[in-house]
Amino acid sequence: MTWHKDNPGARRGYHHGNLREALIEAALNLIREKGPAGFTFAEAARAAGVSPAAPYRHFRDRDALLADVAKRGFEAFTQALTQAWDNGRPNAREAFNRLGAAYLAFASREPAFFSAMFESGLSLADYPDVRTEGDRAFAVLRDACEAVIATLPKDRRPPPLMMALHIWSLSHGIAALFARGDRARRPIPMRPEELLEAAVLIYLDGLGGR
Amino acid sequence: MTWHKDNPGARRGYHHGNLREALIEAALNLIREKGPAGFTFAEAARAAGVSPAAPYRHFRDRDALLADVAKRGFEAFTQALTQAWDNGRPNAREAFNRLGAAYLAFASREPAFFSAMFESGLSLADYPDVRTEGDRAFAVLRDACEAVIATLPKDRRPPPLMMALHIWSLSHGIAALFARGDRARRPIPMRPEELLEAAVLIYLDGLGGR
DNA sequence: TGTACATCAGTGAACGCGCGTTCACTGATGTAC
DNA sequence: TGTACATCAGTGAACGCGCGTTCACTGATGTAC
Repeated sequence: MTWHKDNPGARRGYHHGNLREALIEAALNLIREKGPAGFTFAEAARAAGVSPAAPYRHFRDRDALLADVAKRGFEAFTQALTQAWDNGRPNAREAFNRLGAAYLAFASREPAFFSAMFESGLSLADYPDVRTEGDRAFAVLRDACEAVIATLPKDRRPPPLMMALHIWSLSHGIAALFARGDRARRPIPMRPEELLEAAVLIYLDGLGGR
Repeated sequence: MTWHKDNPGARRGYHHGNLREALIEAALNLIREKGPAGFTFAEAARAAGVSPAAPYRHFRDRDALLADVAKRGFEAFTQALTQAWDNGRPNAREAFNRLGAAYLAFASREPAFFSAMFESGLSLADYPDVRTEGDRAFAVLRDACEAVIATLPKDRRPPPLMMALHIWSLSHGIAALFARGDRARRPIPMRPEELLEAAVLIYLDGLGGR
């Protein structure tokens, strides 16, 4: 919808047409540049080329906008993970590695979503939608874990929830520390995807999955 | 200038005496309550019972104070980890578990330090001291990994840096998602320390460390 | 020991700024007849 | 098909507020002699 937005020659009617989306887009840009803290309602309005009062037609307040961004982030995240997992094709282990790589790729490609989702300090209790979408993303990982567990020797199979939390924590730690696409990334002398893949390999070996 | 500021009874001279420390203390309280974003220079001054201009005697600006908090956080973190590791006594595996538990305990006990250290969005390039102290904390973990590696079969020993990054990521992921002491914690049906210990056990099993 | 003086660590008033939010309003759009 | 009208989605001016920062200042402290 690149109709004509802030490009000067292009004029826009009295109605924006897609302000809600434009505000979310603006919020993402601001978060990407300055973190979730340095994002203001007023600046988002300005970026969307609209008066400071206009956003109130679409969001109750700043936090509501932020929560919507986080929710959409989780939706996109779920989709990316689902696609990477691809129902465990061609086999669970290979798909599982793709899933991990997708986690890191998301943090790298979408640092603004990532920090809105995990570091914005939103209370999950106040925004149940965000939480629901987050749970959905986790469910993808958990289902994948169940499929991987089925390939393990029967006497070594861990509880799926535990394994999912292990893999999530590991992926999240690598993503947040070393793979994020913003300036808070800490450099390491290897590719984050390789780091994760190696860890998962060792972990699965520990479960007898050689 | 009245003799006693907000706490009646306690009197303070014209000079505060320990303003630098008081400002850091105030910053920690504010961060704990409202996250690293919701901490302002002015409010820290107010909390320390001092005029808004006073902090400039001690810190160049808000970020400098935040960086100092992060640096002290890493110092305390290093100390907590070192103490937990206790030079690998009585044996590397047991001490290693204590080390992991100490990581989580720190995130739980000191959420303000934790988010100043890892989630404040400070540029590590601008504040090399913070980075140096962070590296020092990591070195504790890395040394511990070397000691644990020495207990593994010779043909399964991983590069110490890689193992340290694995364990750090795992611990950090669990801490940031499930063990933190503020309202961003996600509840899970088990103790975070147990979750971490189980993961480390499986990981070490994967390295032949049974 | 007392005193003069330099230095330090605060004050408090002032400033410009941008934010969040409200309000009465108005232009654009959709729809019933 | 045209028209009246309700509704929607904006405007723009205004407000109070707290922040960051500066400035000339002043009270307290340390020290040389």
